Amino acid sequence: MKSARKYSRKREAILKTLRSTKSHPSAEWIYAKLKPLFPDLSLGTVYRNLSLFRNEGLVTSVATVKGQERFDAQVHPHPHFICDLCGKVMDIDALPDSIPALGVDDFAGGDVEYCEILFHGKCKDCKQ
Amino acid sequence: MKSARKYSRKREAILKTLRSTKSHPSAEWIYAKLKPLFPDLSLGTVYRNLSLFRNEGLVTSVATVKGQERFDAQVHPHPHFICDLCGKVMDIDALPDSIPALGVDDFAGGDVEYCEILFHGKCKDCKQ
DNA sequence: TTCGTTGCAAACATTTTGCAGTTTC
DNA sequence: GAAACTGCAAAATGTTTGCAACGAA
Repeated sequence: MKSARKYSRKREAILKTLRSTKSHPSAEWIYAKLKPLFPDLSLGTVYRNLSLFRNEGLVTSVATVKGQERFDAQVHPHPHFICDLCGKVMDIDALPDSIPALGVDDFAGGDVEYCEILFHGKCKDCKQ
Repeated sequence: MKSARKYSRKREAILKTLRSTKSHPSAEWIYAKLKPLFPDLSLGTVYRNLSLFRNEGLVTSVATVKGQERFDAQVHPHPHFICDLCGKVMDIDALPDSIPALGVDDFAGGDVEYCEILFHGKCKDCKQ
């Protein structure tokens, strides 16, 4: 019994916004970005659609930074750098993504589905 | 102006509890574990002390799983396995921890302080 | 006696949800 | 017209904080 998906202008805009940024934004950020274009947009709709995208695999959650979940439309696993001071999240492309396959595809009898690699530190700006 | 630390039986118990488990517990879990021993323990105290330990480097946060922060008294960075179904967090000891040093010690002009490696999947029990 | 620590409850912040009205098909 | 989608506000959840009482030095 899957429910039929219907088109929605706002849903499309939410996905498009997420796809057009490299900032790995929070729901709030997407909301703020779209609010001027859709004055009647509500934060609940952003959450609802993000969670919908996640279930469909269109979006992943990179990490929870300072209490906020951060999303990425780039679902192919790849490492990130997180600045623990300002909360910035950046892609690291340089690293071979063979690391996830690093010999671990099952662990203690469980299945490994993907591997998250998060480098933590201070970004350039926060170093002063 | 650092404040003089005073001994506290509850604080000691919180750290001891965290050190004596491999479950990478949440604040709530520690609270539940200690409540029978300290009937007047309050959840706020657990949070206050955990945050204190974190600032002192006695404790790290492994990840946020299902909205709850998960702590570890083993502060030496090491990879973890997270079951996305039941939320179990397990140590992976088998992996060489030279991986964190994997050529990334600065990134885009920022300093990398440590690297978090999280394998996600379904644990043995959740596979059915 | 001083000042760090705690319980308690209120405050907070983020995310989820129920419902009535709206939009898509 | 039926069913999905949304705004709104309330609720739920996890965490933090203010304050008066308590406990360690």
